[in-house]
Amino acid sequence: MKLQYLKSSILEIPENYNFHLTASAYNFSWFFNGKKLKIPLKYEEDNISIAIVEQIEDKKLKVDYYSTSRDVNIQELEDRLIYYLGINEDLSEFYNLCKNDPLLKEVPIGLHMRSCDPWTAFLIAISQQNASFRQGWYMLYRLYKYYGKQVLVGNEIVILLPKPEDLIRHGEKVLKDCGYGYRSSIVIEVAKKIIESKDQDTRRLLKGIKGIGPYTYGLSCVIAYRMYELPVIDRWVKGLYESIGIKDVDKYLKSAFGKWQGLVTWFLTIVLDAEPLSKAIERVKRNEIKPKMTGLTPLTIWKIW
DNA sequence: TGCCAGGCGGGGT
DNA sequence: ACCCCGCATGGC
Repeated sequence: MKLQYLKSSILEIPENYNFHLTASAYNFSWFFNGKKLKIPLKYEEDNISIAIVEQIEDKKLKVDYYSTSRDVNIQELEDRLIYYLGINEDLSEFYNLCKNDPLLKEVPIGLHMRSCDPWTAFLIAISQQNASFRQGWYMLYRLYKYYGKQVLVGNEIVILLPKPEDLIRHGEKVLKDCGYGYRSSIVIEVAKKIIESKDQDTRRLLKGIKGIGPYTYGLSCVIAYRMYELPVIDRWVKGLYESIGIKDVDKYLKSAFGKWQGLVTWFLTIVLDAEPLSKAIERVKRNEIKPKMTGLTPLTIWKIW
């Protein structure tokens, strides 16, 4: 399927917004090549819209909109792009709180979490269940690569995740092939619920599904809806703070970061390159709490995969 | 090889 | 409220 060029526009970015870092984080090579960011904005049956974004000046992004359809509401696409890139969110309060945190005090300024649609966010979240960063992202990589939908944007290929309908048609085996293991049936369950309740908020239907606990729910909502007030505490985050003498991690994050606590997990993986817990603890002991970006890390997935 | 890893739910105490 | 186990894979 080929998307047609629609139009270009210029987007102003604020002071303290780092486009390169923001585009780099947790991204695959078919979305980011170090310069151009290709970002899916709409993905329906026969209506796919994708923007190609590139920084052309200090505070200016050039955006090219592509779509399978001629009848497109550009304003809607632009609003979504701004939301996905986090261009209008003010993280200054969060960054100030980081200065007082022993693990996040050297967090890179100007990096924002990219948001995406709820289905993608859910797949990212469940891929991390009981798995290392590498294993989780390898599952997702295979899901894109082997069962995703390739589309042509200009003359470059972008891969989109299989939609709920696609996965149900293919069956659970497809997920097993990608390494999802026991998570496969949970994904299928969510896919079914999403199709059944088209109009319903994805957040609500995630709640009642067996296999989705506070971590998967919280991470999904942090990514898709920027609900930073939700705690996202796993063994990794817990272990890291415990290793520096903070006993009640839940309480600490709530009191130190309040409505920003959900972002802590995401940024922690950035500064520690998402290394497995024991290695991450060693790094903290050596006070190496800035991203190194050697090998496969959240900021380098696009270079490797 | 066997054991652990960004979870979770069920069953035990 | 807690503790413990199995769950399916991949990586070492």
